[in-house]
Amino acid sequence: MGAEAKRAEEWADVTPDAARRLVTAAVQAFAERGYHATTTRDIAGRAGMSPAALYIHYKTKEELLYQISGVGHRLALDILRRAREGDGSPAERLAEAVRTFVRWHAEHHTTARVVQYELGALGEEHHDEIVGLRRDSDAAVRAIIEDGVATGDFDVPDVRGTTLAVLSLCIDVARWFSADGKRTPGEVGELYAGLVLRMVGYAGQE
Amino acid sequence: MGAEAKRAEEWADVTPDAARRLVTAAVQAFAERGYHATTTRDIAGRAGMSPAALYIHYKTKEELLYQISGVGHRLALDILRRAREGDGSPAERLAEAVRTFVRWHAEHHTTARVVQYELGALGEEHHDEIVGLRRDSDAAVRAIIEDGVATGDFDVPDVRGTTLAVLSLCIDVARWFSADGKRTPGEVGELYAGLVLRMVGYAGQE
DNA sequence: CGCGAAGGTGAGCAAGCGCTTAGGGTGCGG
DNA sequence: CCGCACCCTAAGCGCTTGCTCACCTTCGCG
Repeated sequence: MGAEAKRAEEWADVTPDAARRLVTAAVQAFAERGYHATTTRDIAGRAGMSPAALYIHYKTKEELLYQISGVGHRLALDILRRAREGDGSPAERLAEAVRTFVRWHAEHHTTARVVQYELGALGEEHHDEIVGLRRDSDAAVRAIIEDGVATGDFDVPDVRGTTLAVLSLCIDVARWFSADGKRTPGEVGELYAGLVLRMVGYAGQE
Repeated sequence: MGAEAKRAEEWADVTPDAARRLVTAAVQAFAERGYHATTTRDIAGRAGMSPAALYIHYKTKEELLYQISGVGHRLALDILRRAREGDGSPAERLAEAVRTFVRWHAEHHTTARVVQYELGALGEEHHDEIVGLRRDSDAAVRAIIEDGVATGDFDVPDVRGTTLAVLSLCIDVARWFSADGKRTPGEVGELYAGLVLRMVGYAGQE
């Protein structure tokens, strides 16, 4: 599947077609240059429209960012929630969480870059809502680690700090990952899952 | 030492006084809002000058960012080089590298945020130069890890990938660290040093 | 066919941007 | 005391920005 097809699928439930084209164009532009350095003319141009057409579908440029950030954060949270609620040992669930979370950040690194590094550009209300979703993500990972500590599989002196570090490590993949690097998203996910199991002091076979 | 005094000391070798005031003002503004969202009027205002005064000391706004980025990267590289060339076992040197590198990112999180997350705003030439410094940082950390693998103290299947992950973990501290959080820079450094030793499979007493 | 809703355009407004220019203190060597 | 180098300001230039407005097309439906 080509990069363009993947982008289209990712935003499949944004309708109508013109709005979706605007979102995908905005994601690319924001990821390349950052929110503030991107102009509405650039977004509209990439979507094949005049600058004015943008405002038929979105009230402001910030609302476009909010849409992207909202969808992205809910997707990321879903990944972590599914891993937490899965069956298997804490180690298996933590590894699965990291594997899929990291793979998403690598595979959709353009979207992820916007989602993770442009929240400061959101308006106050939108920002607060997104921060809530981020707290939920933190809680999901922390729950898995706490499970592992309870069963004695993990050895973690500072659960909150370690949770923070694990999430931070995974999120930062969006910053450095490049599609033309030598690692595939799957390989990075696998590498990171192993590293995180070590961070929580899991002594099982690797 | 107050936050302001610490900022002044950090940029002590930028002269004359007016230029230093501009740099510290720019660091604060860039860290709060990002490079592109910051205006030259804002920077000059924080430094207590008229907008035109900025251009007596710096040719462009980008040159200010370049100055900040250059000084910051050289400082970070120094920290890692000193740790690599220090004496002690690989584990001690790696722990020291992470401890001081992380503490710097937490203590100077405003500067670090600009240094680590605004390089995309640099002009092409400046960008290339800074990327060179970052490669050197990577090499310094990798050297310590390779030492540990050679002595058998570390167990690292993928040295390049693990180096990348360790640096990524430390750098991202600049994004989430807040001065009014409950952890001190020293505590975060200590926590992270322990986590990194686990990541490289160090089995020594912790 | 007539018509209204939906989705688009070209032109352009007010505001704010990075940066320049002409000129005004201020202090220091001769 | 002069003159000059240095640092600074007020004003503003040319341009780009986010966004609006008057108007045009396309199309499903009675």
